[in-house]
Amino acid sequence: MPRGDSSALQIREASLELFFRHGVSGTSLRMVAESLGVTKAAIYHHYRTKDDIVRAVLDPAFTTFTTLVERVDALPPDEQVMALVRGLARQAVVHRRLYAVTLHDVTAAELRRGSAQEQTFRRMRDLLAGPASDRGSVARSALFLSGLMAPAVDADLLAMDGAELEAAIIEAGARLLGRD
Amino acid sequence: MPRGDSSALQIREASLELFFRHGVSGTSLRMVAESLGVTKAAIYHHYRTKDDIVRAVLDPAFTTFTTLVERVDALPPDEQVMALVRGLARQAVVHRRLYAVTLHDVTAAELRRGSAQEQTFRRMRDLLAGPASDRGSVARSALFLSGLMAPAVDADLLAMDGAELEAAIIEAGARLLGRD
DNA sequence: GTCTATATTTGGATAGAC
DNA sequence: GTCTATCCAAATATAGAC
Repeated sequence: MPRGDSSALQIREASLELFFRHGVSGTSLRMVAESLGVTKAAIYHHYRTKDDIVRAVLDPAFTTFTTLVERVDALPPDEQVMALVRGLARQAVVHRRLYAVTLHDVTAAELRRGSAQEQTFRRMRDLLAGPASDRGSVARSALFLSGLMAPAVDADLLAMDGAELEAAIIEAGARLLGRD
Repeated sequence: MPRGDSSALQIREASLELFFRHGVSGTSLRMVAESLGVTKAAIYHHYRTKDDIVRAVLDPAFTTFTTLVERVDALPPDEQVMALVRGLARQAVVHRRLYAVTLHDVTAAELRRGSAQEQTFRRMRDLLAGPASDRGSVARSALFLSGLMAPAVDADLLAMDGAELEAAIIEAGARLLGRD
């Protein structure tokens, strides 16, 4: 990473990579600065606090989820489950690391707690569980949502072709959540 | 937690609770000490470093996984997938927090990297994928493994009756990984 | 086995020069 | 927009008394 080029975008990209590898609270601003070849003070010129960076990194993911849920909510009930599965599969594959940190990191979860985003995650699980929502389908929906971090966690999936992986996740969703 | 009773076991229990809620690197020894009503120095009497505590907390989980894999490896091939699913479902339900931290926390993953435990996790995934091991079944296996942290992540699953949740996870495994 | 006190390092954050 | 230098708080860890 060439010095003199640490724009806000580069800071977010470097941060996401480190958040993914070491966790949000395991990542210091010194680590971010060093990975960009600048000093901490340079970072602080672009963001006021570490928390601002965390929010800026995670925000696009939250927006994506909210948009997805709104779009799926507008569909006929019998299309909702698989539309959401397809949308989530796409996100989990295209933005593997962002998705993993958003879903998975404890600090991200704390940030989410009590916010509108928490409602969005809850709504996703309920949409996946369908109108019946017996405890079995709620459990399978939650398992599917947690399972979506697999593309970021498993080394072989991380290396797998995007389209193929996306198709595999969609099939997994159909098996787990499809009509009995 | 009464003071004067912070044995090594109590330190591990308090640490696990905090690791689960705040992540390993989000948990300080001060937090552990305060939750036990003692000082940091008392903790250091029982463990030499924070890393020692982390290892001591996670070790039982690793042992359980290793034992489970050895047991499943000795079974006839056509029984292996569902035996492993049942074993994992049991662990995921009974030791929700320990399981979640072990599988899920980035610091735990770093600790695992390059160790024998990494091989055990790999072996679990391969056993679940079965002998064919096309990329689709590898993806579904990885998704199931990641999905097993759902009981620790989802509030409703966290509250669900153990036996019922275990049965739901086993059914999810059968749907995802069962013979086509 | 736990305490008080302290050493040392790291992390978040700011001031002011260039 | 980046630097050096610095502040302050918190974290890991140790020493020595009780």
